Amino acid sequence: MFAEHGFRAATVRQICDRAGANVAAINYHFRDKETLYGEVVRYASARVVETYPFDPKPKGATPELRLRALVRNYLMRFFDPNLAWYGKLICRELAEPTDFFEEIVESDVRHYADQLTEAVKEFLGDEISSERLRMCSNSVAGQCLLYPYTRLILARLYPDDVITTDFIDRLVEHITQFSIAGLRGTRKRAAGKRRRISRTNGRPSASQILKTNRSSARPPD
Amino acid sequence: MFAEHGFRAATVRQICDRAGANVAAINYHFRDKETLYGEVVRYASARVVETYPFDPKPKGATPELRLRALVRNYLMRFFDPNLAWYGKLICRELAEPTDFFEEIVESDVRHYADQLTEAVKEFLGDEISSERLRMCSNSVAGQCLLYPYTRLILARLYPDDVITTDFIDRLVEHITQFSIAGLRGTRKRAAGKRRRISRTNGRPSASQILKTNRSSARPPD
DNA sequence: AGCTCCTTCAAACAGCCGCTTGACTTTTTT
DNA sequence: AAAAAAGTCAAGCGGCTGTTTGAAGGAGCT
Repeated sequence: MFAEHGFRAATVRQICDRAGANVAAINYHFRDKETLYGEVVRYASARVVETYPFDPKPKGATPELRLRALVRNYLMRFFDPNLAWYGKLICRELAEPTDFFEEIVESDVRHYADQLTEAVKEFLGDEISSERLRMCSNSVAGQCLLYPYTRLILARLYPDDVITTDFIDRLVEHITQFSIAGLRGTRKRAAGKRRRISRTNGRPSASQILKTNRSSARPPD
Repeated sequence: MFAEHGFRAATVRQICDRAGANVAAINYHFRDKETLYGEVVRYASARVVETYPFDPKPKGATPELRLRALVRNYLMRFFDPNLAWYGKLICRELAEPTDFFEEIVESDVRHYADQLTEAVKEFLGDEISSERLRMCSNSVAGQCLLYPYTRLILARLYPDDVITTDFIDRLVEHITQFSIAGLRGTRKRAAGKRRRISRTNGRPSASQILKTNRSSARPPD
């Protein structure tokens, strides 16, 4: 229910109805709705990590095999039918974190991100700047996460597309090859990189922080 | 309020408080909360498209310039301080569509996607298969959308990173170069592509549809 | 001035929300 | 078998939700 409707929209009455239990059961077995949600989130995260571990091909594998395995994990995490609702729940937390999100990031997301960064580093070498490394790692992650995140949009844009196991296979292959080519291109370019000159004839313009919190740039009243 | 808290969580009382209006004003000027939200969504979408049009460099530009301009638009749509709340609202709709989302997809998202596909096609040639074209286009879009989508996650993973105009500049450059290298790599590979053989000695295994709706694969009771 | 039309307002409405209560049944322990 | 603990249940609580009401204000007109 939480995965399908979100924390707020999933009511304790609906949850208990589906579970065949009385509404008071939630407050008896768990303290309240929020604590129950916390347990669900923790359980979901554990099952996902259990089935798709952080580093599926740690030792003795070529960089390409490691990257491919990581890409497959990133995707299967969200499309494995047995873990579909887990994936949706995590996805919901990624898009709109609750109080339990910090916990998920630290115990789950960060490990995935680190493993991906490590795998990417094997293509770029150790001298790469941390910013560029992160951008590259994000480029791979973004390609994977687009599909679960914008699932409903893609379904509407391309109604005929159905996600099958074969499609996932082809997608893993595409993202892996696209990324490897991208990484190699980036490495080459980073080596012979020229200093970018801002438009105001030579003098670099002041960098402006782009705030996105509520204090800035409200809609017109 | 809708952008910050979502449709459900933003209450009419909060909205009217901030607007300095009476709660009945919503039902007088608009019919109800949902209609108001529809107007807001439509307005937000219009402002975004107005400021960052679908195809910023349509004619007489090299493929690279077109792609770079599109990438910049994809990012600025969500990080422009003047349009930050617009971006969040659209982002929220992308992650969890309401009844008004179909309208947004058809009047907004689809055009962006089509323009990106067109720009990508210039790198791949016309003989490319529609699936591969879509995958490539999605690879570019995914790299851009990761940043607004997982804004809060990235902020937690890398607390020191601050998004500045300079960072956006470098990011646009990275995604453009990464994508071009990826596209060229894909083109090369697509030309000399070998038929993939499934593991079950030669005979292709049956492709399984991965359903992600509620009817399949529920959590344990 | 009187009149009409548009707009604002405090108050209240019905409905759903998470949560609690106290009586009841079932299971476990002594 | 008696006592204690654990679990279930219908009913109801206060609080918040979107929406409605009927009265009051105010600008522009003849």
